[in-house]
Amino acid sequence: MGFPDTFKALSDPIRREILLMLRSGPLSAGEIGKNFDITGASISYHLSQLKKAGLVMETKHKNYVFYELNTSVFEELMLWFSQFRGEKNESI
Amino acid sequence: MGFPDTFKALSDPIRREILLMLRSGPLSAGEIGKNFDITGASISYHLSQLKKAGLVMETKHKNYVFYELNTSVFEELMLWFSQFRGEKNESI
DNA sequence: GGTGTATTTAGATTTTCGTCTAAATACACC
DNA sequence: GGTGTATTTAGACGAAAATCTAAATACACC
Repeated sequence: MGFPDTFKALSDPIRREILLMLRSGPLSAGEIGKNFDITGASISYHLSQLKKAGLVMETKHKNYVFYELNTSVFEELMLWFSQFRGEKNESI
Repeated sequence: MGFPDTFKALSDPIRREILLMLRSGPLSAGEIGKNFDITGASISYHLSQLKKAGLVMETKHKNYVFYELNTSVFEELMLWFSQFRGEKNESI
């Protein structure tokens, strides 16, 4: 947890792609993995990084593990970035 | 340039700290370096990463090199993150 | 032109990261 | 209980990142 882990997690293109996928709702590890040319073990590694960063949450059903976005962390990130905004456009 | 480089640049704690410093205005490479326990060469490396990512711009005066925030890239990042916002709080 | 200060570049080294294979774990369902 | 599917863990390995030292570059100023 903590910002260091969060930014680290966001630095990998595969992990960012996973986050984009999850916008439309929870997906199982296997469904996520179908979209990439890497092994399930590697997908599992990326998911663990995202979880450690607090960017996703997991829930287990049957022998599937579902992942979904944790939107509250994105709110915190937006807040962090807003520190750097110029004076104008404060209404975005 | 491009998002991959930008996120990569943000993944390092020293580089994030440099960005925070620059909020109050431009600083020379040397002034930035004073705040860290690493060599000037390493600071120069981090600054080059930030510049490659488009997060900072440099200007030269005398034999100093000043760095300052490039706020427009932060706007783009905010936009990227806004993809993940929940339905509520659309007015932040 | 020579000296001093600021910064970057080059090259080597250590650490961290992403990936793989193989094995382990966890369930479901018959 | 045994078999099959889904996922994670462990350990090894190559690639990439962060750091250092030493040398190079770029100015300023006398």
